Amino acid sequence: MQPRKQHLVDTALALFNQQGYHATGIDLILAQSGVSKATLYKHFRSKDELILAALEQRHLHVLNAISTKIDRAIKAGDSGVLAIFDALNEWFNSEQFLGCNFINASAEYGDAQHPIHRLSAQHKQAIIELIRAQLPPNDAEKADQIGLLVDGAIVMAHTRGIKNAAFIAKDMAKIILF
Amino acid sequence: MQPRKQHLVDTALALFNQQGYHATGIDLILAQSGVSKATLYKHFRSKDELILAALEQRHLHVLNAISTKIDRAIKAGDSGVLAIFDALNEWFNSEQFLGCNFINASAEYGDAQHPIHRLSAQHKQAIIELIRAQLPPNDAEKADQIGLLVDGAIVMAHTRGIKNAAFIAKDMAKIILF
DNA sequence: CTTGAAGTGAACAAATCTGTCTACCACTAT
DNA sequence: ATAGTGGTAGACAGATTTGTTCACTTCAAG
Repeated sequence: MQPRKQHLVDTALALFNQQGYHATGIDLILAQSGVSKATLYKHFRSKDELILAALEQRHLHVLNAISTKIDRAIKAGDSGVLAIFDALNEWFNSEQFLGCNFINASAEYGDAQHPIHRLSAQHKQAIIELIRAQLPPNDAEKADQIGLLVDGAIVMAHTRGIKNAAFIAKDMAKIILF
Repeated sequence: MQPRKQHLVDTALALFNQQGYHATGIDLILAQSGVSKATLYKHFRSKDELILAALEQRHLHVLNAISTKIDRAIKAGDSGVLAIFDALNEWFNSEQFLGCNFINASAEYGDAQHPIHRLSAQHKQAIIELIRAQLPPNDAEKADQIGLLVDGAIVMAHTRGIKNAAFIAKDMAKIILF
């Protein structure tokens, strides 16, 4: 990806997370990134495509980060699934925590057929698969349970600002898993 | 509340839920409700105030509905807390399920200081209190756990369209409670 | 009968939104 | 050298946004 295009996506992603998708105008993204409008529309056909590109990038980044955490935990002899909640905890207590891009996106694009909503659903599904891969085959149905705990923790942390939401979820995960 | 004002709030609430808050223009609310713009601004100082009024109404309605379900369950000798998940299940499988107004609102108004975000937080907190009132005093801290399961189920049902999300949450609630 | 409250309809302002287009610049590989 | 690529600056269009204002109507209560 060309550096200007990359910078555009990075800036857009940050602004979408801070202010929401509809509330973030294209002019603000351009001003903040220092990219010209013509360049934007050379790389993307519309604002929606920019949103999709930003979310796809975020999707890959999150999946990568979680995979790394899981691998590290397993090498240390710990539970890969529980490591996810430690990662959540770090996220919730970082300065940049403003909720999950995908939950927020499917809130704004409520129509299940909308490409942005569908991408959000795919992201959540991909995380479920990551969890499932950590479970013994006869516990596969627990993946949805763990995924539900993850999303519940995210909402709790975001809407009410409960910083230790990840540990509340983790406690329940332990009961479910063992 | 005057009937026209009431009708305005009802229409607005439905549209906000369907299309989101920023995406729903005031002109659409007016056209769909048949109310004139001057009337809107006689009753509300701004669109944000209309949003707040709609959410406050929804807040009271939801609390009332949950309380009723809990009372009915208790009279039948069942768990009041578990009855919440049955109510969720009905909601998820109704035609009008488009996610939780308050989760969606705090997604669009991400700033924790924004009145709309704060109202959403208050709503979620009020539900936690309702749950807490159903728990024995030494289990009070389980209210946040149950609340997390509720929100997790809502997200699961909305973003991925998992219709039985309420029962997945209910299964975990049973383990937590007993 | 008249006053006041509630509502209508429409025009209007002012800002903001996405998207298009033109003319131009800088660099790099052939 | 020259063609192609990627980028800039900025004007512009056209639609849409929230919010204001004015003249008029309807109707019930004192």
